[in-house]
Amino acid sequence: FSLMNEADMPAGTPEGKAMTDADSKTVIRLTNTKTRKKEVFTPIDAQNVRMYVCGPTVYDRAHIGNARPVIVFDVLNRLLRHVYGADHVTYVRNFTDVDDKINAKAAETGRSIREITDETTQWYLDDMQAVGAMDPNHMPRATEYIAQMVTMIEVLMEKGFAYAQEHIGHNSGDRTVFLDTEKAAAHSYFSVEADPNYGVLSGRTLQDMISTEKADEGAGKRNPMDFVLWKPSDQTQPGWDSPWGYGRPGWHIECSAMSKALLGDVFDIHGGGLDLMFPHHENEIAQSCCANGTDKMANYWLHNEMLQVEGKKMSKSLGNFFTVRDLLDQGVPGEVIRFVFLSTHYRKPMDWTQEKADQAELKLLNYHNLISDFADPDLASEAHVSGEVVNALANDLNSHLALTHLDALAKQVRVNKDAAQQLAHDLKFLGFWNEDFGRKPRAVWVDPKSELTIDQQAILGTLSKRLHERRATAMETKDFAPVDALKTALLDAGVEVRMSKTGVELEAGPKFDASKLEGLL
RNA sequence: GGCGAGUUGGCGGAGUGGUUACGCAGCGGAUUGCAAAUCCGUGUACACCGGUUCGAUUCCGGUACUCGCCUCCA
Repeated sequence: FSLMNEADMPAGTPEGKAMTDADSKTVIRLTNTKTRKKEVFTPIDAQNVRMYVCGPTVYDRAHIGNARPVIVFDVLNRLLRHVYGADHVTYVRNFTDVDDKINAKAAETGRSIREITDETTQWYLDDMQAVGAMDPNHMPRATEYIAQMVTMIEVLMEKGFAYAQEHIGHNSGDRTVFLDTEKAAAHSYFSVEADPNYGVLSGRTLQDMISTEKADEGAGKRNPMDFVLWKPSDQTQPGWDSPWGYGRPGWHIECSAMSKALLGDVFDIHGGGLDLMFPHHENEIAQSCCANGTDKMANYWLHNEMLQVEGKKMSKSLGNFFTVRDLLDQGVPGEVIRFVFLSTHYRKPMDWTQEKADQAELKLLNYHNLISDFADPDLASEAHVSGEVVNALANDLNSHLALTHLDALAKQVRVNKDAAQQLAHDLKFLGFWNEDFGRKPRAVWVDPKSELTIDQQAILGTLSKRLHERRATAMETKDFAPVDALKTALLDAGVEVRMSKTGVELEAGPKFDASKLEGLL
């Protein structure tokens, strides 16, 4: 029995390798939102595969739903790096650090915008690292690309795809306060009527959109569906000088400018949550194609479905809203969160439930124990990932099927201990790893909240010794009553008891009651 | 109203034009002082109605239901 066939063996050095014959056999298929079909993925340049994913607006902790696209596209990134070589993939995920929600947060807390965005950005990076997501190659902040945005808007205006607000001057209402009457600030809009292709991604016609009657009439818009490219700022808001006055960019232009700057006019993959398909991605396409004179922005558009919690849409009003950090603080390991996400295909609505988290934790615990017993964690390498895992992911990121292979390997360990090492390779490739993997004592892994005091640990140590002794005696005398008495008392105190031929293992369970412990001595 | 996704055994969740994963739970058994853990065995499900076909859960059409987006909530 061979755990790896030849095609799976890494050829040459895994880091920065060029495509090899073995790798070229891996055909990646992805469902393209643009065509609504599963297509074979062919990069524009196999030496530089380029992917852009819309990142967070940094004004608060990432909630659990925010983690889904991060994990989904992290898996795709790992797959691309494996197939095309780590040095031949460029993955960009932005930070939107200019946004009215951030302004609101600053006003509310009295803190500076920069302080809030810096702090939130770091939170985000910490939380996403906790769920096993690798850092993208570039993580641009929108505020560092204002010049590129201004340039892009200028081009759009020159080409007739955009216009500045027509009713400049004394803006009735309270939307705009002009500080400099010499150069009154104006809203700039993208003109959807000027772009015959507007709606290609979402499959909507202008008539459909307008008839929703939700379309914002806006100040000085020619068409209700026109969207903002640049909007004026007052002195309390962040702003930059521009040909249209002091102001700040609209949301959509940020991604168009950053992706162009870092990936070029046309790149391979653009990803994000399904909710972003319209209007955000539609608008990105309109801006980028019209400004760059291309007929497309990206060849493949990927959208992950949304997340629910316990069968319901997550919302603050339903009380089922929580952040990634909340889970981590509750002792749910990041790997468990990741495992739950990968258990559901990215294009299916996913339900976060406690039951799934519990099951995922049990599975990971099992793998964890197998690796610590039969494998060397230091030798784990993503380069040695199983062909089955790669093939499952290559088929439109069938992550659940990939996870199924882990079970097959776990089963294999019974007949072939080498399978444990393969399990380690696969887990590392899939991002289930931290420096303690395969080394952590089980008690800590099972219940990280039950941090015991030194005294409590000592008591448990004494009791486990006593239980073991009593049991040894009982084996001789055949009187098991003293053993059962102690065991029952331990269970009553919430201590989990495991007895094997070789010894006794005690562990503070979730119902551990420290107050009852001392009475047992 | 417009656009889109989904409906698989108790639960989760793959996949396939015919041989019907996998995990959890359950059940039977082995082992065990009793348990736990572990191991072995065990489940013919694919919303409904038509069509194509020798044959459809799998392809096509329709119905029902669920859900999401259309509002800078991911």
